Amino acid sequence: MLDIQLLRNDLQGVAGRLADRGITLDTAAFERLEAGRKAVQTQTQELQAKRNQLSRQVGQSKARGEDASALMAEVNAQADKLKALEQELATVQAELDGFLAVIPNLPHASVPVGKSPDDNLEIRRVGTPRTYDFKVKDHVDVGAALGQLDFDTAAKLAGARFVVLKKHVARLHRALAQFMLDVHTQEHGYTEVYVPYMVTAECANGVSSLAKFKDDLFKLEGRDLYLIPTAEYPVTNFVRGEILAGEQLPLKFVCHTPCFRSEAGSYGKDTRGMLRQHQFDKVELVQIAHPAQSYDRLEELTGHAETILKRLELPYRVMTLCTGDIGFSSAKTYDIEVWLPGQSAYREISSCSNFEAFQARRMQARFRNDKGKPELVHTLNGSGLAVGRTLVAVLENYQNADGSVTVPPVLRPYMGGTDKITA
RNA sequence: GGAGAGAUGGCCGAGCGGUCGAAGGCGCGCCCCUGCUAAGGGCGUAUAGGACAAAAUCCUAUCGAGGGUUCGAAUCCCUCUCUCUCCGCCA
Repeated sequence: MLDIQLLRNDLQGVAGRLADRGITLDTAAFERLEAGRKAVQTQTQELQAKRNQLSRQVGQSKARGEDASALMAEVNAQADKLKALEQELATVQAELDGFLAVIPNLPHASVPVGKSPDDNLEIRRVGTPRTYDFKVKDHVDVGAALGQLDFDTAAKLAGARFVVLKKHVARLHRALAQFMLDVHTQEHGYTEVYVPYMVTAECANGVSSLAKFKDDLFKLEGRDLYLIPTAEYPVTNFVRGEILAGEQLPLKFVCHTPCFRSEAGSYGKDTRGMLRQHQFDKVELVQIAHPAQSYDRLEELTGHAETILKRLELPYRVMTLCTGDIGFSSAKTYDIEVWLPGQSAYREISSCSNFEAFQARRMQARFRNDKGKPELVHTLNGSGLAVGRTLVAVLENYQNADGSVTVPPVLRPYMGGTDKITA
């Protein structure tokens, strides 16, 4: 959520920065709501003050044993008006909240202005895609040949966009998650956490906008709980409503969870294989940072995610998302894209974002600054990495002509020493 | 599932219809005293919002959440959430 003060003080400026995102801010609507709010609030508070004052007099009067009925009648005379005003104020506030709730974050000054993913900026490319002296398969065919990647059984169980992994491929999937967790906890200083896979609407609103993205989530029937689309939902909410000591920052958490996404609106997109599933595993990095340091933390966190790809020796590139492509809550996002020979393309495997105070304001997540005053923290997160897509990348990049898949050296300790997956 | 207890400020903890944004303590900050790593004293110390160009100031709201009763609610009533204790059940 944006700071309403910012809109009050510099509405045109905010509108301008949102325009870079392709969002048209209805400034007239805001001004109308604000004018209404101001008028109603002032009037309401005046009446409340009068009521409080008279009520105090009633108390004093009664304490002296006097008759207070005249005073009480005076309060009663305005009671209906006050009640109506209070309701009106609540309505206006709710409208303002609703207005604010669907406005995305403002992009950071360093974010390139653009309309679509085509305008994203490649900032570095690491590793060189292998050349193959045979016809490369995509992960679906690699897995099918091994008999260890089974979409048919998954469809029988739960329909489209699910997968069943078997044998070595299942273990490889587990190995990847273990490897990522170990690197981030042992080398990057993250605290491993295990969390609920369902969260309340309140948590969902803390990190995103339920009003806007409700359809992307799976909701539990008859309960106010949502399956998490990423560990960001539960983990970032650790600090909801908290006032942290300044010295505690930054908090760094790593969390391995399944992620559940309805993928509404992505019909026909990535229908083949396990690139876009209703359920996938992800190792998520979350940082709660001091505002002055959050952009350094973003570089650091992105580097942490990249480390995994470097160790796995998978070629990748890092993109700065343009203003038209960054997520709702984000002020700046780096996407890490891994090379998939089966598609001859780089595909997203991690998304690292600084949300500045946008989520913190929704969550009321604060710390005590140098002056001892509560100040909103900055929140960041990034995939480190999406386990399912990393599995895809390994299967495709490490495939051999005979249909086997070489196990990346760093994963062999997690695979009982196996260096090659065969049928 | 059954029975009971509770949720108050950074923390502990009083208050159970009026002068309570809330005693007291701890912690923290500033100052004073003290010839010494102890102790004592004074003052201050919630958050959000609004009025004002701004400061000072004033006002409003907030004692788990949401409703209600009342001239007036931290205090009474209802609903919900969470925590704890005991019994039952259970991976």
